[in-house]
Amino acid sequence: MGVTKTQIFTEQQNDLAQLFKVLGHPARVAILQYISNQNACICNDLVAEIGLAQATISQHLKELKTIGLLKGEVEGKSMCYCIDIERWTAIQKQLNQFFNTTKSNCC
Amino acid sequence: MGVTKTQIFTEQQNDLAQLFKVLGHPARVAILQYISNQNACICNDLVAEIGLAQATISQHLKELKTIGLLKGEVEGKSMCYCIDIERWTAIQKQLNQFFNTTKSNCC
DNA sequence: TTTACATATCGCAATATTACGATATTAAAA
DNA sequence: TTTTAATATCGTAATATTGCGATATGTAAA
Repeated sequence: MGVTKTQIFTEQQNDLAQLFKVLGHPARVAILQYISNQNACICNDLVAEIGLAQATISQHLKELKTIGLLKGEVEGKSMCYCIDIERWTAIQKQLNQFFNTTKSNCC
Repeated sequence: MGVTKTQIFTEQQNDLAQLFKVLGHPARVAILQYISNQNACICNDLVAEIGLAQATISQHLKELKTIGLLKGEVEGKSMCYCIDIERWTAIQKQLNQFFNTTKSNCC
């Protein structure tokens, strides 16, 4: 036990849940907001801004990369993590489709 | 360690992450879709439809209730779980606001 | 009231996640 | 080339989540 039974759900359900899951941590929400609002994306700045260790931030960045939300580019000694706008919009669309097709009810 | 450091994030960030987190499991996505598409909401039907034990479904339903997405009504011997449409729409709005205010970028 | 059924809760085992120090890796600067 | 700085990865500890059997609770029927 303790394992999510992925195989009993549809690919669409698993995909959707995966997107929600990655967004389901305040540090990752904060990272996205910081990158967006400050128009800055240097990993080190995130470490300074958010009160988590460098290793932890790096781990969260990696998760955001797995769903394609962030792409990292080498910027001299640093890394610049930027939001992939196309992917961002696509995910928003996917989530909205879920919300729109799942709102009828029984009572 | 292993504890999310809630206190270093804003209430808005924690709230948002909490919503995403609850939606971040395929069983809960499936439950919402089933309730919506079948226009049925009897707990026992969900157990039969989704391949998880009754105790497990009950637990997932509880989590969906914590964010107010579902409300349960007694229906004879059974329980009818329905989507709270107002809350549903409010959550969709909240997520969209996050997406819309977090899409500018640096590079 | 007894019985039967539906759902919730408890307790536990397996696994996943979060966080961080230590250390590797990489790239610019000295 | 050595040093310095930034980031990634590894290993590990603490905690959270998932899932389920067993059992409690509640409700309707017999």
